[in-house]
Amino acid sequence: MGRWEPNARERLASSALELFLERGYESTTAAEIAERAGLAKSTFFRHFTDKREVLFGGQDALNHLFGDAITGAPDSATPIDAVGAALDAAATIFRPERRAWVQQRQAVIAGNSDLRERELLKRATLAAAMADALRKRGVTDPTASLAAELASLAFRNAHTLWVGPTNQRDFADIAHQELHALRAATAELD
Amino acid sequence: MGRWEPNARERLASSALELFLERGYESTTAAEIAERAGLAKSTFFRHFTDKREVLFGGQDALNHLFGDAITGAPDSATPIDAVGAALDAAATIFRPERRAWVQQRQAVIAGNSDLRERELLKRATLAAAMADALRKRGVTDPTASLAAELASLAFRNAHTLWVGPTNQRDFADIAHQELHALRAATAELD
DNA sequence: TACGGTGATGAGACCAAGTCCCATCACTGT
DNA sequence: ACAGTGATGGGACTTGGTCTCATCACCGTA
Repeated sequence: MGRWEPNARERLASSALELFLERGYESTTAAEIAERAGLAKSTFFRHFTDKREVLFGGQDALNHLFGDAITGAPDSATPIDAVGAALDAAATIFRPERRAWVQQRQAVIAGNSDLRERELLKRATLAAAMADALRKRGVTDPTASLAAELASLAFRNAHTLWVGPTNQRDFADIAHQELHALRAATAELD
Repeated sequence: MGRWEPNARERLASSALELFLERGYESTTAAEIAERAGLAKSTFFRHFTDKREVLFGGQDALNHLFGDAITGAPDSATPIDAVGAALDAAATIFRPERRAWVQQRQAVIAGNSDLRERELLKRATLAAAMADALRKRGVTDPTASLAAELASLAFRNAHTLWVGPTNQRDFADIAHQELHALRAATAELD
C-alpha cells in the first residue's frame, strides 16, 4: 500500500530527531524534516498534526500499555498494586537499548518550552488513562484520580532518573522505588 | 507613560474574551483582538507572547499569592496546613463577583485544545511554585512535591466545582473540602 | 494484458501566528 | 523650546498548518 519507501512515519520521526540535535528544534522547519526523509511538507502534516508531535509518536502505545496493565491486574490488587503493574509494563518500553534514544529525545524536549508544554499534555493524558482504567476496576473517584496522579508523578521521577547519567538500573526498579517513596511521604504531610 | 488610552493590556484581554465568546477562539485573529482594543497587531504581541496568553493574565499574581501564603505560614504549620493557607489565599481572587467572568473564560478554554494545553502548563507552574515555597520552609523533596501536587489537584477540582452551575459556596470552603477528601483517599490506596 | 479503483504522495496556493525593524507620537524634565 | 524616553503603528518577512487537486504505485479483475 505504501508508495516508494515504506515506514514514512518512522523516517520522519528519526529525521526530525537528527535535525533537532544538529540545529535545534526551533531552527529546523517541518519542510526540512520532510526533505531529509525524502518526502514533502504536506506529507509531514499528513502523518503528524503538529511539528511537536513528531517527538511523541509512541504515546498512544504507552497509554494502552498502562491502561491494559491496570485493567488486567488481579482482582485482589489494590489501587497502588494496579498502578504498580502499569509501571512494570512501562519497563517493556524503557529497555536499556532504548536509553540512548530516549536521552537524545529528552535533551531536545528540555531545550524548548513548546515541547515541555506538550510533554505535560502527554503526562496528563497518561494519568487520565490510568484513572479511567482504575474506575473500570470499581475504584471510586477521589481515590482513582489520586492513585493515577501518584503513579504519574512516580513515572515522571523514574523517567528522569533512568535517563540521567548515573543510573543503569532497570526501569521497573526505579519506578517502584519512586512510587514507594511517594507513599511513604504521605505520612509526612501532617 | 501610556500613549492614548491607558490599560492597553486589560483592554486587549477583555476584547479577546468578548471575541472568543462571539466567534470562538480559532475564528478570532490576533489582529481582530487588537483592532477591537483600538491597537495594532504588533502591540498585541508586545503585551502577550502568545495568542493563548491573553486568557492567562493573572497567573503570575496567582503564583505569588500561593507562594507567599506558603512562605508566610506559621512555623508550626505542617505541609498540608501550608498549602491549605495557599488555598485560602486563592479565595482572595476567586470572589463571587468574578464568578461570571471566570465561567466565561473557562468555557472558552474548554472549547479549544491549545488552551487546555496551556492551562496544564499554568497548573504545573503553580505546583512548582508551591513546591519551591515548601522547600524554603525546610520541607524535603518527596514530601514537598507531593504536597504541592495534592494542592494542585485540590485546586483544580475546587475550581471546577466553583465554576459549575450548582454551587455558590465560598471558594476556600470548597477547596478545603477537596483537599481533605484527597487526604482521606490516601487511606484507600492499599 | 488492459482496466478501473484505492490510498498515499507531491505541489502549490493560502491564511494566520509570531518576529523584527523603523518611524512616529505623547509625555516628561530641563 | 528641546532632547530623551517609552509605547505605539505599520509593514515586511518567516514558518506552522490547512486545503485542494493532480499524480503515481499497487491491487484485483476481466
